[in-house]
Amino acid sequence: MATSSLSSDDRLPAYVRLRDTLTARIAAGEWTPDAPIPSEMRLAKEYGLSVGTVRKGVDGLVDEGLLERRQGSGTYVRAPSFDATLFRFFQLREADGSQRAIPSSQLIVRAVATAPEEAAEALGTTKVIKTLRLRSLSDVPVLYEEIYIPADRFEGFVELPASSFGPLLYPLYFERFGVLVKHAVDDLSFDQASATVAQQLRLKAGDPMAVIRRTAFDLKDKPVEWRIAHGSAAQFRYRSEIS
Amino acid sequence: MATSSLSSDDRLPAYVRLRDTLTARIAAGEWTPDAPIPSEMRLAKEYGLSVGTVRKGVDGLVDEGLLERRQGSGTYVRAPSFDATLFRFFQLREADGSQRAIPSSQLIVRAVATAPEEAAEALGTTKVIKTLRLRSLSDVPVLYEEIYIPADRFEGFVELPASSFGPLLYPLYFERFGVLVKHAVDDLSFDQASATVAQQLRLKAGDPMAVIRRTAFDLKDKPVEWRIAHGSAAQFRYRSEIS
DNA sequence: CCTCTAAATTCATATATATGACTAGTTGAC
DNA sequence: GTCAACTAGTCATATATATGAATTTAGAGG
Repeated sequence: MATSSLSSDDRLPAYVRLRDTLTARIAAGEWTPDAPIPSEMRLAKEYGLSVGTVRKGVDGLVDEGLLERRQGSGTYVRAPSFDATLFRFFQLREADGSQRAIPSSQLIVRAVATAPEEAAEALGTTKVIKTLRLRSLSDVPVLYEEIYIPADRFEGFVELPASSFGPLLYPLYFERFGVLVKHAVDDLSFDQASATVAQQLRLKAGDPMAVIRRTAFDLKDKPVEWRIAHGSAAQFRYRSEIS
Repeated sequence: MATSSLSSDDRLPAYVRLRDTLTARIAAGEWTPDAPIPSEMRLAKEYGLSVGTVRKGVDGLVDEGLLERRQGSGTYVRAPSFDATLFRFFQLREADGSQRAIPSSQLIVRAVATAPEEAAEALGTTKVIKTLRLRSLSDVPVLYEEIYIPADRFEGFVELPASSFGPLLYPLYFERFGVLVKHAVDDLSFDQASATVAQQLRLKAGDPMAVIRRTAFDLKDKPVEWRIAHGSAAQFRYRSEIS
């Protein structure tokens, strides 16, 4: 192959431009997580760079968690896998033992809807699909979620058979709708349980709740999901490391 | 200078060993934040490495936040500065406007004490110095802290004049006691206000509180401080980014 | 068909070198 | 004395190359 050219502003360093170009190619779905992307040698030849420069560019995407190196094998697109991380805010231990419980999900409602104000603001549209979901640990409800996704990027979501839903949504977004969630922002606060939330989580209205508002973004930093999750404050536990 | 040798296991890559060696030299207080560490060229010669390898080693410490590069000038030890980050858990806005308030600190008690169970477990000793501190935004108390530090590493802490205390403790630890806090772990949970806490923060006993337990570690990963902080859950707000 | 071996491929580490960008200090003209 | 130009030092980017480690593939031999 003759040398392709790197996109974007040529005043930027080559490794930055390579990073942007590769991100775009990943976003376009050119490679799946199953097969490796071209080797460092190939990329170097394709773009007319040295392997060192290619390596530095790829390093950036590996640090971002977009790519994954396997020595001797190749470099692979990393499948999205952090949907479950809302549970990182809550104790996963059972009341009795120290064993970790397995999270499960139960869909309550899926429907085309008009986005509430916060969701509309985050997503930039009012035409959305609304999903209500209850997440449990060993059949004990822990987390109640309202999830909003833009209707135009998720056509057919409401009609999907329930069997296609696993415990994680983001892999589904990727496989069925080509939407890859690259990062998300969680906003945490405390509040009291509303009647609806209390009923779903088998608590009393007014009980202290941890509230997590999440906006998720795709590779182009466009918002693709907004959700609000409620969990009992008593079970809330979070660890944050700083340096 | 003749080539010095890198410490630690020589089966490890050179850049890792350089990282460890530099960390040890920083821990020993060989360089202050005011003056640059030796240039990449010098380090390369000193340890018999190429500049590329030195660069990769230094990169690691820059990523960890231990060093700071300044193009054209040099590479510097970064002064500790994240003490104030407990405030990242709380709204810094005033009730009325959007302006950010300036945090202030007020010491209530400093005394040699026996560590409570949790602190003793975290620090590995019961001989500690206990500090009670109230932190405010624009004279409104926001955070009540109990702080425990090992007595043997902080001799003379109790006798320090109040004027030597700024809003941040970690720079003081470093300047007066040679203790550099490299990272810390915050554990967040939720509870109700005790009588003591309520009084200090001008709340009612039983009011919902956010509780932050922090263990701070030095460069050798030894615990050097344990604290527990209480703040009103109503003001609690935290943002977490994931990717 | 299976197993072991050898070779090819790919990422990981390391060296040597060159040029550009930025900073800080020095020199020199005015 | 002031300010501009120059210069040496330092990090930033980039190339070219070599060797090692881990994995995969191909093939020989049973």
